[in-house]
Amino acid sequence: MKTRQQAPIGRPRGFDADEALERAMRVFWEQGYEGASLTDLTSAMGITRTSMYAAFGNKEELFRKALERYTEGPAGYADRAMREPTARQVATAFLHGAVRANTRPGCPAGCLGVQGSLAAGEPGRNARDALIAWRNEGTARLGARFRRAVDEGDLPPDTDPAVLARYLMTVANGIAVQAASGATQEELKQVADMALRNWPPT
Amino acid sequence: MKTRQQAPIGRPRGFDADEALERAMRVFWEQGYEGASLTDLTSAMGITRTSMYAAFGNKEELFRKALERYTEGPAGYADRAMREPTARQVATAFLHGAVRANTRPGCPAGCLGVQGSLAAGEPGRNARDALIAWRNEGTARLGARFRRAVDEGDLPPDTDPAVLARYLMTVANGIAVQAASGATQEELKQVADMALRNWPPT
DNA sequence: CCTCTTCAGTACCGATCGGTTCAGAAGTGC
DNA sequence: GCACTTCTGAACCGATCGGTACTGAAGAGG
Repeated sequence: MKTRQQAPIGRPRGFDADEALERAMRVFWEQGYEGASLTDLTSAMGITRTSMYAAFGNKEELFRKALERYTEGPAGYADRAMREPTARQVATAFLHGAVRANTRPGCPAGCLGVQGSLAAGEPGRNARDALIAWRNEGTARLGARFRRAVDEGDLPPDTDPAVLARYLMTVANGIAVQAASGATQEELKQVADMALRNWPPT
Repeated sequence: MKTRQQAPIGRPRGFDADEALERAMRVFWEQGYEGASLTDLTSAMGITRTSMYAAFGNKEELFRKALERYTEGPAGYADRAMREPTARQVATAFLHGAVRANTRPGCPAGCLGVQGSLAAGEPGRNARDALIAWRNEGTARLGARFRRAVDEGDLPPDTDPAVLARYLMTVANGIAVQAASGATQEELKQVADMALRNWPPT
């Protein structure tokens, strides 16, 4: 069999799909799912509606792909935090990463996973539900990480890892709202440090 | 001069404006400003578009009035918390009130002041900015309350009341996001209690 | 009863929504 | 060069958006 991994028959795409997705992600991040019209999106992506539909499916799928890109890009701090050696370091890296990602100059303030769609009308329900799942998955992964920390003796044995995870995610979500309200990086850094002050002793 | 405080010339209004506003508030709370169409709103209010425009102005003013009603109704816990005698009691009442208000059965989950409009397109900017101002005013009032507490010796003199206020508002905002994600009242109560654990000693 | 004012409902406004169709241009493999 | 495939752009789709104009009906004051 011929493994034609690089056989793009026909006219090749005239734009950088990665770059276009990055632009779309920004628009969703800034205006939310419902607030971002196809005109907003495609004009920011520099392509026409037809090209967008051919490359990404429809608005909903474009949003999903933008969210994936967001997860691995601006929200990549979460994955990195999870790999820190101790629970305390995980928590610190997670919150500090959230503060930085939510107040990065040149990027929209806040978190796509929060303000992308928190409440929505009927046509935006799927996007909203996708974000709910996204956030809850993050909480679950934090919980799993802290459960391991309890098992390893890195956290007191009477610690409830699920509560710890939800507490951390709650503060991160709050930081996202605060960033969207105009809070500065310094202000939120202080908030994060205060939230970490009552972390259980190792 | 004739003080005609009760002289409704012409045909009186055929619906209860208060009840209608309550219904509108619920729709905004559940679907957000952009996600709530005039059709959604008026059909929930039980009146026609014409009556709505005559009674409330337009969609934006209706939203503002719904927000006022929300402030004095479901979000009334904030004002009540501010009147607690000690800073610790203020903080406790504030967070516990937020948990209860964000997970009240029969009401939409979450907080109108957060999910009403966090990110929006051009036509929803005014509503979004109104909510930003609403949240920041809450933070400022918490800050003023804690500044008083420092003056009264109720908080250590080296305490920064603004940081304390922003910390509390951040946790409350996070609780709103978590409630919108499906977190239960019990789960959020645990989060609130954990957030209160590192409160400065009186 | 008559007049006046405001009500309520419908039909309608231009604009925009997300999504599609179609014609033609453009690049690739033979 | 030819056949084939896919891209691009614009025109267009029905539906819905927020907001109005207009027509009568209905209550209040004289």
